[in-house]
Amino acid sequence: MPELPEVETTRRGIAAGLVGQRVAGLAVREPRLRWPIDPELGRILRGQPILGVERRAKYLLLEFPHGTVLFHLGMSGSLRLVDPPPPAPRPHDHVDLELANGTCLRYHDPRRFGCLLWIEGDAGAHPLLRHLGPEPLEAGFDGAHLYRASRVRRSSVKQLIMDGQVVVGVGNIYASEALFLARVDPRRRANRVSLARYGALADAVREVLGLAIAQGGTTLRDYVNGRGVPGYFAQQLSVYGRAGAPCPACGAPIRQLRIAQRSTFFCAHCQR
DNA sequence: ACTGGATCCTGACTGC
DNA sequence: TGCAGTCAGGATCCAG
Repeated sequence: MPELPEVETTRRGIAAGLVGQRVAGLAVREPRLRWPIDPELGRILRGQPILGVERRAKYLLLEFPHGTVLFHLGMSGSLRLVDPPPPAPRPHDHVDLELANGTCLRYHDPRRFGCLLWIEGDAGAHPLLRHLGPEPLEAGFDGAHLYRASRVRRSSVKQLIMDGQVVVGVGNIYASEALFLARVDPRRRANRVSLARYGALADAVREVLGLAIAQGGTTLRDYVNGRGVPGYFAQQLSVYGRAGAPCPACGAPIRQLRIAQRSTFFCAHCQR
């Protein structure tokens, strides 16, 4: 699934084609996502102009005069712009947001862990967005912030940086990658990492996310950006998915284990 | 208040 | 080839 770089790549791919356009209709072929799609959504959006396409954490936000459409891509979702005439929908193409100029925004999600919600009024006050931590690529996220958040934590440092209330957008791939870059053992208890090492970790999170965005995201199986093009960051992953392969820094075999049910990859020699 | 675990769902892959 | 079992990029909810 899309982590922050994939969502941001999607946003950049679709924004120019959406902003300023009016909604002509909404075709919902499968409303059963994480939460059911509001049956009134088509009526609510019809004729309304899209004012902006923003991202908060892994949520994509389509801004309208009176509210916001919130997309989450879950584990297997993707959004792409389709030029007219739209080709016949493939399996799992659950929703088309049709624009007045004939283009449509097509939502595809085999596992249906994603969602499509209408938020009336101020989106920032919505329960899904209200308690989110800082954006990792913006001011407000640094080593001091991680250090403060970690003092009361007994769980692992990997779980800390994947907690959306601490910092948003760091998913399972980039958590392993950032910990490798910062040479921090993912199993280490969060409250036993020093301020200096949290500084290195915050830098590593920013670096790995920034690089991944520049590469168009990571495509493992099915991620494509807003124009149907895969990302290229997978070629630069240092540890994720590379169990048994040599560590790019020291050559020791990369180890894999599970932390909180999620596969975790690291070099036991480099990371302490 | 934290933490770990189960859970939603489909598809790809592995091993017998 | 078929089938069962495992695993997957997320994050909410619930029990302890």
